[in-house]
Amino acid sequence: MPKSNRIIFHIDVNSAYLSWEAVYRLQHGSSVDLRTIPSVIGGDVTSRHGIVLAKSIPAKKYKIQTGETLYSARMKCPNLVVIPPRYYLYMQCSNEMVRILREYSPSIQRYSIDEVFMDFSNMEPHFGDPVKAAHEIKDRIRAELGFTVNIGISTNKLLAKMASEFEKPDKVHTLFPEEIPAKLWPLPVEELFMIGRATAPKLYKRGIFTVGQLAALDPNVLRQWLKSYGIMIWNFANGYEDSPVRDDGIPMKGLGNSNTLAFDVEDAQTAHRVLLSLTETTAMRLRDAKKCAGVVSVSMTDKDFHTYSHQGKLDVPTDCTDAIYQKARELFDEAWQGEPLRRMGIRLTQLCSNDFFQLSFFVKNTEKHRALDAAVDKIRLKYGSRAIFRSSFLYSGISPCMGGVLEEEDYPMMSSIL
DNA sequence: TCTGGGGTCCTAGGACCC
DNA sequence: TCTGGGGTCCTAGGACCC
Repeated sequence: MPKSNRIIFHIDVNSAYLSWEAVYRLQHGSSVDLRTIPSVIGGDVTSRHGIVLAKSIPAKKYKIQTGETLYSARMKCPNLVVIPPRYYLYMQCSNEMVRILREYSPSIQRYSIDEVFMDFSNMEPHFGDPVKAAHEIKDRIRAELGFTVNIGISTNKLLAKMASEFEKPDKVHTLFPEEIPAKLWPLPVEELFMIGRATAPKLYKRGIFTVGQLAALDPNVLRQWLKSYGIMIWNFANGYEDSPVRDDGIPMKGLGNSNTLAFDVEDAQTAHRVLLSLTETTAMRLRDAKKCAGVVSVSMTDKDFHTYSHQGKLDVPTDCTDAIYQKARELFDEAWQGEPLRRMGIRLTQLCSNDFFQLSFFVKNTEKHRALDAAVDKIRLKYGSRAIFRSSFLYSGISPCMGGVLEEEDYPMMSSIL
């Protein structure tokens, strides 16, 4: 595929969660459009999930930022409307958008729930000029689904993504290579993809404040300073990037669940129950993906927000809830220092196919465990995650299946490799 | 009760082998 | 018995993304 004349679109939903919630409510009889008042999607403060997940444009005018605490957001705007998130609804909205996009190209990569890359190369004969086609797509999404998107157009994914970040909402922008000096280089350096809150201050200290200044540096100096990361950001600052639009789905490397608890965990028994709860949802997702895991890792965040983790290999890759839980508990007991924990997590990596299960001879009662897991999964899928649970969760105050959205399908998530 | 949850990738250091 | 060096695997932690 000749990459020099590729045409790539990046489609980005404006204030995704908030827009989707607003549309849903309008369609279900609400008279207010959340997008027109100071409002945010945010978690439940009493269970310590109190941060802003998405904000309306009027809320932005109060300087409310994504990720800040609801406490702080309400200080800035006392009559702020706060709506709890409904991830399953957002997933459906995302799917509807992708359904429209597929009419314009078979080559589509879902980068996250609200961002999509589309390869529009060689599509001009069918849909005309890319800018005109992008307007058509954007207007169709607004007319048919009720929410707005920005579309960025360029010759690679990086530039298309940067272009979609320009003026919002409901806009189409181009950022072709010849437009880089005028449109990309004047931007503050922290707006470049992959420059976050740790790297930006380092660059400031060296007098680098714009993308253009970064682009003008000697890449060898950056390599010495920041290793391969230095080369990557220098390439990005110059608009160099050539990864394909991955329409085949990116193989999953790992999966996990973690949860901030409503109260600090201070005893091992409670910690073990939390771990089991997290394992139930994670292992079910693993089985749903038809994978086995070779490595289990547990993570802990103490009340002062210090996070640490401990991982270990399973003797045999498995998808069995009990086997994973046994390992997780062992790892936890080795690592936990006894301090109060605010948050716990489990993550499974080293995934392999569960097709053969050829190593099962070494594990006792494998068939029974697999049959049990399968039966429980079936009941939970049909009747919900609370339809069946272990008796140890009764009166424990701990949810038997923590994290995850059970009805939600797994799809490839974003990665730093575009 | 002021700070979520899902990911990927890279690096450094230690163990171990040849 | 002194001093190497390369390669791979494993683990913990930290960077980034949405």
